[in-house]
Amino acid sequence: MDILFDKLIQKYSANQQLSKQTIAEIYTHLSILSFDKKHLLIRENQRHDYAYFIIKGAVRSYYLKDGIEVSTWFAFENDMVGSLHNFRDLPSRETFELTENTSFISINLKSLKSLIYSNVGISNFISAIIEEYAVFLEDKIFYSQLMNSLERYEALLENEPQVLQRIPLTYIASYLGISRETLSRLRSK
Amino acid sequence: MDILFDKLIQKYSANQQLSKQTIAEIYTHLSILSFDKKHLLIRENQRHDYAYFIIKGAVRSYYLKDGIEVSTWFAFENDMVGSLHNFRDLPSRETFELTENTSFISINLKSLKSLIYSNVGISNFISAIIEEYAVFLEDKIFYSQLMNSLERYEALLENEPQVLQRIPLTYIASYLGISRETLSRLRSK
DNA sequence: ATGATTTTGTGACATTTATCAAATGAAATC
DNA sequence: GATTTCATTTGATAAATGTCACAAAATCAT
Repeated sequence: MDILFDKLIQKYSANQQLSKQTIAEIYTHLSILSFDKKHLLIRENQRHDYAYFIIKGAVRSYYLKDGIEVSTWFAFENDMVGSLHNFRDLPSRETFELTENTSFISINLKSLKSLIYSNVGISNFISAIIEEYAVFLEDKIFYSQLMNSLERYEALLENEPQVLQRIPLTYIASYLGISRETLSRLRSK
Repeated sequence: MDILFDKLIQKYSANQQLSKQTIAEIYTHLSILSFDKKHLLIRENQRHDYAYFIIKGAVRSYYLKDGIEVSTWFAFENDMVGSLHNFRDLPSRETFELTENTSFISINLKSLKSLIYSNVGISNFISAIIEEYAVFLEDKIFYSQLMNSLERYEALLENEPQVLQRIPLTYIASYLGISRETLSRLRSK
């Protein structure tokens, strides 16, 4: 269990040496759990006190637009999933659904967040998670403006090959912002 | 000067009470400066140690795509401008150009960043800035997927009327991801 | 295994938007 | 104030993608 937790701690404390006490403190807000494929981890329009770090499995996030699911991302092993809105104590804008049976480290946001004013290590730990997310969002915007659909598909193939292997094309098309038919036609080139 | 600095401090320490010492510490990394319209505050592909808080004026950010400027945002009074890449000690992906004569508070990122491991107030101060930026980016993606061009234009008109008053339509079209001609036609409805 | 469900692919046509060209309008410069 | 530069609008055409309909293929559940 400590080995699993360490992977998470390491990832978001690369720039600092956390004290043994702080690590122990963070541990008390973590636990391990798993759900089956199709389980809804976080639901659109609901408050939720946890974020999750994927040990094994896959998660898709989406929101509804005119009753249609619009996929926003796919997360796998060693990725963090959670809603920034939830972190800010607001209802999530997205639903997070498991596309495989998945096991997680759950992170109690509310209780961990209450410590960021007194523990500088925890403050920087949380900050690193948010910074990583900001970089992810910035890249997403940058590449979506810079590239056309074919280039975006090819970049996904290049940078995130497991998405192509583990996620249905219907969801990928939706993520790329094109129709299933258009993606199918792009692929047959 | 303290009044100007306070506006910045207040904005990003809403959730915590900073000590007098911490505020004084932050002050030593701030100064005031101004440049004329068309000045390039931060340049694409360059490292830069400062972020800026706009006291009076307007800034446009853009990057080059096949030699064409693609506008990414417009900032005004009490907005923060800066490059997350620069904060991470990488070359900026965007250029920041003044569209009006503008005065700023400059923030020395490198020296302030060196304190986030020892001063929890400063860590949370910086974290609040990044969190605000992540929310901004998430909204940008969300609304760009949810709405069509006309709706995005109308939302901009509704939520950021000063953009329409202070920024040329050419730049706005580019920001909305459509051609000048298309924006012109949307407007004539 | 087999029937049901889900996922993927293809054709015909409609819609949106880009692109190119040119005219008009507004602002900056001398 | 005349001239140059930049910004906006309008028209014609082309390209990209969406939508609808349906078929084929793959996957799932019993």
